Amino acid sequence: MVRAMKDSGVEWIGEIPEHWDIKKIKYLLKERNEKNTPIKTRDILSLSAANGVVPYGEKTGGGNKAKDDVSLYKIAHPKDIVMNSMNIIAGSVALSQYHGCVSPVYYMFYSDDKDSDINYFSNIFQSKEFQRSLMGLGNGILIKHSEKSDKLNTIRLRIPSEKMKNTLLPVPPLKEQRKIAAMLDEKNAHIDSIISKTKESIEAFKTYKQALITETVTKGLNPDVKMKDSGIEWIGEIPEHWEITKIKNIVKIVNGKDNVVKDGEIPVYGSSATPFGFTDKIMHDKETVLLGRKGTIDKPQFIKEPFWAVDTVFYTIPKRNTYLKFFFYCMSGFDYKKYTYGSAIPSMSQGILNEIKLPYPILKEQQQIADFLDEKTAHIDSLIANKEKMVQELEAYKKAMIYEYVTGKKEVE
DNA sequence: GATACACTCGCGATTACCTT
DNA sequence: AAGGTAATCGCGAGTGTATC
Repeated sequence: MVRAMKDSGVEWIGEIPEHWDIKKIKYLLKERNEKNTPIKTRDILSLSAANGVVPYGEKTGGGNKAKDDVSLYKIAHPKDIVMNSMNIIAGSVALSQYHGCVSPVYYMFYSDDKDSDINYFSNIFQSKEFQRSLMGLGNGILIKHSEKSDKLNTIRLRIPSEKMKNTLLPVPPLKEQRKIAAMLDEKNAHIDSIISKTKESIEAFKTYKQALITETVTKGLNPDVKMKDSGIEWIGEIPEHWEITKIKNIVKIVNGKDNVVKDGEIPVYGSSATPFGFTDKIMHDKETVLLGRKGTIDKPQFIKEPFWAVDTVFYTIPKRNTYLKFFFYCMSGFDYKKYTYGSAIPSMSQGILNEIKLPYPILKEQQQIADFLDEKTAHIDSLIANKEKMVQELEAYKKAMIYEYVTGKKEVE
């Protein structure tokens, strides 16, 4: 059945059901402008887009230090909608479950009207359409859009409380407000559980990928082959015809160098996954595996292009019977922590690396295993990418769903 | 009170640099 | 070549301050 709709006259709201109203916030909710003087509480609360209202001690990330003088703070109560007047456009608004003091730039709104259900209005504040509709109201203009998370970080933009109070919201009858809020609670919980399950499965795939690499470089591709003990714990049994040999027999390890000239077209690699600059000198022009010397040492990299390497990594030159990609997978497959040392920053040396023992099948078998792993890991990576995309879509869907229901485009069954 | 306007903090990860 | 530490960078994520 299609409901009769009417134009709300408000751009971000669009059409609403005929029996709904449009009202200013000030006729729906009250601003709680309660100062912390004399001091009523020293429990400071913090608000963030990701986590909502939490006790200051539990907040994550940076931010300024809280003031020493809490008498300048405002008070928030449980069931208050708390919003950061300078950051609400970026989603910094949430329903509080705590009593405590908050930054003076926050606004608290609460319901003392028997016709306004705070949970319903809280949902409106969560919808991206509402948040972005406030854009024109702010004083100050700098906006930073994050491509990655599609978030708007409002650098300096404060919405005066009067303008906030005059903002229009869609208003269903109380009974419907409650129905919508309850339904959204339930749906959100459901979607959240799907999201967290998906995230778990992403982790499982990553674990599986790692296990597959270790398994394949130590056991080979033929499950029927006769095995023998390698004498090395993490390697376990290996095929009978394989050898175990030290890294110094597999590759030659060379230190990178500092003093990088930063102009030119030769990529400079350190221990991060992407080159951090360019130079005009070539250190090595054949494919190599980069191994970490300091800091991040558990992320070997396979490089095919001519490069320059800084002094916190090693590069490697394969010996005659080495298929370098197989060596790369071997180095991706074991636990570096056992071998590292150093106080503040974990370190690795040529001496230690050279003595590490690895499985060493004949060249052709190394290549077969590497090819197999290339294909398998690419497949697993694409599965992981799909799941990550799915998580993003679910989060977007959540926001979109809130909008659909709080503006009555969809009706609660 | 209104208005204009950046700055702060944390922190990990890396690189730079110096000494042995 | 190795080891230690300082400096830097990026970046997320906060929060107000200065001035009229």
